[in-house]
Amino acid sequence: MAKIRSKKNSSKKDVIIEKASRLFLEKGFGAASMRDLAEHVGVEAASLYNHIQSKSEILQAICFKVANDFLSHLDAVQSSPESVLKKLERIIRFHIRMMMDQYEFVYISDHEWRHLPEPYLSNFLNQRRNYRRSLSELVARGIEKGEMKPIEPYVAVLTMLSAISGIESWHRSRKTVSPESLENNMVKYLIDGLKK
Amino acid sequence: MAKIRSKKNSSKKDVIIEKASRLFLEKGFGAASMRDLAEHVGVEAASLYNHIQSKSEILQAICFKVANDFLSHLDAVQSSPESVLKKLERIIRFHIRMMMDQYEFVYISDHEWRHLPEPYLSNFLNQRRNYRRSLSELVARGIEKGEMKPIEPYVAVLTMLSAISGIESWHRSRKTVSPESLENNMVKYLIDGLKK
DNA sequence: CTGCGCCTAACGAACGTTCGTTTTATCTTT
DNA sequence: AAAGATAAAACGAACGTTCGTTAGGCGCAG
Repeated sequence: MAKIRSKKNSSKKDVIIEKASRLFLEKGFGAASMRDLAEHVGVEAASLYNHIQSKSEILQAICFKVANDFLSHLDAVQSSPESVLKKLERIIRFHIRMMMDQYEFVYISDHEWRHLPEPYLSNFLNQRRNYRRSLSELVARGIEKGEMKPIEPYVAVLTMLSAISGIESWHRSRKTVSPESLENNMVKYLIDGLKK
Repeated sequence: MAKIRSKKNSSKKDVIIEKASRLFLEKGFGAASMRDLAEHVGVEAASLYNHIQSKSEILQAICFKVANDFLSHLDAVQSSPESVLKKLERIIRFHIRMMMDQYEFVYISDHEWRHLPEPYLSNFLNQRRNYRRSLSELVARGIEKGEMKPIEPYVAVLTMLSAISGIESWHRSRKTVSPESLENNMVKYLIDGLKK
């Protein structure tokens, strides 16, 4: 038998993190035990510690990977020459697609970050605050330039981001609405609601 | 004379539930211990059990109180003769005000319901599903009557409710925006985005 | 032969809860 | 008003379980 590097270039640590994300999603970080996780990985609990340092390291990996993805995308969008509204739509669609494609990771980052130990917790919250501030400034610029009707930028950003994060309950539902319809309808609601 | 309950007309059980709500909010249901709670109440952990039956009974009380408040309000609104848009606005404003006035309770009901034991869990989810279905039907009727532009009702409802529940992160922030401004801007965003 | 990855076993800590008992408050009877 | 009875609420200690994590050893690949 060969090494269980299971598939191609994914290390066992990656496998652990991926299985953990499913588990954290179902039970929450606090209620998911390492023995639970080990069973899903196909190994005893103690053996996990050959690949990770602690339970919270898994949470850190998930939270900061997601935060990084969003920050990188924002950077890319910001340095493009589109209109503010177009930028916002791209950002919203990216958030929605992340919610589709990386559901577990995004959900955990959204809902379990409290369990991060310091100093990671403060770090995470800083990144989050900066991200939202950047979005708020983007909205404010759109209003100045007359592309959008006046609205408190902070409230607009809060509304957009919260609406998107609510897609988690679509995931848990019987999905009578297709992903494409969900994306397009939500974008219409959130973007058209800003247009002048 | 009637039994003199501690100060005012709130029983000790109510005090426990209120303190618990603050604790569950800060640490999450799972991470909040009965010893923690007891300390906040000013008593030993064992003494709590003279007033409550279990930790999860507290969670049940909170979740079903909130669910009941929303259901009652919906009933009241539904049997009024206003336009659909006006009904929706009233519902949204009620949700926002609940998020302001009963923040801890609403947040816990929103985020910690997974920890409900059966059969309460199924019960809670049923009520939730029915509530959202009623809202969806309301939106659908508004579209039929030409009050609103066409949109997938389920998505509209999901967007509204999720946006509102995101007010929790306003609560945790430095509150550079006043509650009134938050309410009016969010209502404008969510309601004007539906108008034809 | 080296060393990594897995195992079993065990650690101390914390959990929710129960127990038997004592303190405190209220009601009843003188 | 005093004295005794009853109920409510507090206590410290302990229960059994589960938690995250560590220690030490065995086996198999390079």
